[in-house]
Amino acid sequence: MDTVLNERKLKILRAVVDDYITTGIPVGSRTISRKYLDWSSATIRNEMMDLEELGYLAQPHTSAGRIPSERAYRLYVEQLMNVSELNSEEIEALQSHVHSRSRDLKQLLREAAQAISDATTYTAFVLPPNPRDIRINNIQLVPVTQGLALLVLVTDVGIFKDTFIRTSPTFTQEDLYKITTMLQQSLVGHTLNEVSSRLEGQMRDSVQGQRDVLDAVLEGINEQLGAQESKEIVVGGHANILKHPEYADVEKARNFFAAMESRETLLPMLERSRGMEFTVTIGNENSHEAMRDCSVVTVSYSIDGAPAGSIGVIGPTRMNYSHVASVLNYMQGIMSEMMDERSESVRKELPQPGEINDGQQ
Amino acid sequence: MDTVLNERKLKILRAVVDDYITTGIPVGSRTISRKYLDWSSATIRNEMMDLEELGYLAQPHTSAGRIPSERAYRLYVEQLMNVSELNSEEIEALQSHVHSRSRDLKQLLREAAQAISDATTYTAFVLPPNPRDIRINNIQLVPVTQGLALLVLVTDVGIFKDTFIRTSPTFTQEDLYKITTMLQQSLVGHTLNEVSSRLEGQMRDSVQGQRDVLDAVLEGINEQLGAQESKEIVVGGHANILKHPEYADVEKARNFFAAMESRETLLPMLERSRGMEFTVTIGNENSHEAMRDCSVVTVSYSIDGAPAGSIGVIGPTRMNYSHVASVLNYMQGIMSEMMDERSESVRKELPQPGEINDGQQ
DNA sequence: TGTTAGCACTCAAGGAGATTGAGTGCTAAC
DNA sequence: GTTAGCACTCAATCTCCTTGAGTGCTAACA
Repeated sequence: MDTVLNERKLKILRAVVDDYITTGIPVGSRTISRKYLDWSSATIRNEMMDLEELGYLAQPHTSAGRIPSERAYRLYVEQLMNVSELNSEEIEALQSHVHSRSRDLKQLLREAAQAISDATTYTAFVLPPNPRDIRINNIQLVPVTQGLALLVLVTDVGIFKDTFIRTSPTFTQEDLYKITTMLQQSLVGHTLNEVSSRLEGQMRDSVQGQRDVLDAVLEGINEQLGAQESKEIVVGGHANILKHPEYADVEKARNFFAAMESRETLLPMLERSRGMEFTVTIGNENSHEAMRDCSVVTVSYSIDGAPAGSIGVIGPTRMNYSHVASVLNYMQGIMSEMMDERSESVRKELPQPGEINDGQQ
Repeated sequence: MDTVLNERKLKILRAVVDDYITTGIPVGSRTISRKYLDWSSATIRNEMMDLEELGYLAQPHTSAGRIPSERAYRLYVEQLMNVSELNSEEIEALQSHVHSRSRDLKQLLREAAQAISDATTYTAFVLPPNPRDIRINNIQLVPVTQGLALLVLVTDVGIFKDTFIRTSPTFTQEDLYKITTMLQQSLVGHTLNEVSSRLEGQMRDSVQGQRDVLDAVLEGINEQLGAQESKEIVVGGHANILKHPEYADVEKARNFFAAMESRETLLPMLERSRGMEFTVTIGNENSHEAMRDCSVVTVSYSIDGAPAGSIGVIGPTRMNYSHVASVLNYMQGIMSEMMDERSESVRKELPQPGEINDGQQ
């Protein structure tokens, strides 16, 4: 049924979508005839009737022009739209937003979100690197007091050191170093996700005191993962969405904002973008009720070549998909670059596995 | 000039403000006569003319009722309004929002903001405890590697441990413990704000190697302070503001959101609330252009009896000041309580100054 | 002298009716 | 197969009118 569309129908459909995306008002046959294609309005009218029958176009009322259906948008995104390069002004605007190559990851993500939003006029979001996919560069138990140690975890994206671990009071520093070595050998180079399975073997072979500590380490890491995961989708440019007539109705705008404000609606919506190079979710394809007339476009960025998190925008289904795709594509490059830089600098600043025990013993 | 208002004028003014706050439409003399006061509409009309002349009331157009001026609001807030207690439903609603007495400070503040916003229907914000006023419970340099130490700072509100400090490679653990002891003696019980001045004396008396370390410690703490300070005003309930007719105009709503989104406009606006028990800023009293027709109400909460951060709402000048004040008052209690609990649990879980060196030496 | 009733006037809001114009479907001619 | 022509539809816009809440002023009242 998809292939039923002949060349002319495709051209007309593209014209309709293009025009509707830019103007926001239903487009009639004469408009297409004048502005886009050289057939007469009557011819185009006939084709549009067919397209309506096929479910690609719809009429708000009898004497109005036609608007694309979600089906049409999907076809448009997959076959019809031409993703153009950004011009130099746009590139400059993007770059200028993201100047602070700061060490504050949050700040960096916030700037990125704002940049994307301003460039697209839709609301933008950034998913920070998925903690489960983060690679461990170094892990170490640092003695703080008798019976208390700090777990220091060095990764590509930063250092986690929020977990204190209680040990038996009889535990010596020697014992801690032993466990540190054990942890390093077993975990360095692996992702946080693999920690559980990799530590299990260790735990079976170790004596009671050690096992308690490993247990605590495992628990600490898992707690970290949980805390990191649920929070901190960074959203930027709420205000921009109000530029579009779709949200001229305050009630609609309010629903949109309310939905955007709760992580519980946001997370599942962005879940499918995890690990995907490029996704477009149109209207009813969205899981959440309040987002049924929104579309979400995402692109993933990488750290050291491996997919990490994603960036995207959310806006009305009548969204400038091609421009959004261009912006996200470009931004993906910037993000990956910046994350690589960060990971590089984190790595330089902190002790490497080899370095650690030399110093202490 | 203020005392020129006789009893009746005050009563009328209060009635006008009360009515305008609830209905949002200009209020006429007959309305006051019917709903509030037993003088005839003509009498009230005369008084209202006087009030207009005195700058307390204004007319949008000749044949409309009158609306309060900012001057009227100020008088209302300071003398006329009666702050009532919350009823049990409202209290329950507030309490139910803030259930997670979680260890995640951010999450806690977010819930508080949402609770306040939902209770008031305005946008709420929470200023986290001012880092400068936070008291140091413990401070310690933990050796990580030869030439590398971690600065661990235990405070009422949490543990800061984001600063690595490079030492000379010849530095021994002994040396570190010495400095730790020195730091503890000099800083424990004092606020972060006092660190610079208190360390200065120490630095003059110490030898080169030590001085470098103290320098690094100082720098690390200041960096922390800066990072903490600028970020993390928690805002909640953006959507709620759209319930008010003031923001039926999308352009206005957009300006509001844009302003709310940038920390640069938010911070100076809330700056004057620092350390103040209760503040009301009405309309043009606001520094920021985009907030000229907004009012801000703040109340501060405490940790262990000392003022820490503040909570507040921001909404149209036609704001239900008395209800907002009640909600904030009540919430202040909850917040302080929760922060005390947190500080208590942080204290229990972590090593006390006395405990530290015993273990290590 | 302070309060009130009465009256003429103003003006935004809202509704009825007419006009406009973009768009359609159908038919017949090219 | 394509196009011109035509009658028809309907949201949007404009104009005109009515309505009603409100005002300021004046004169009468207690």
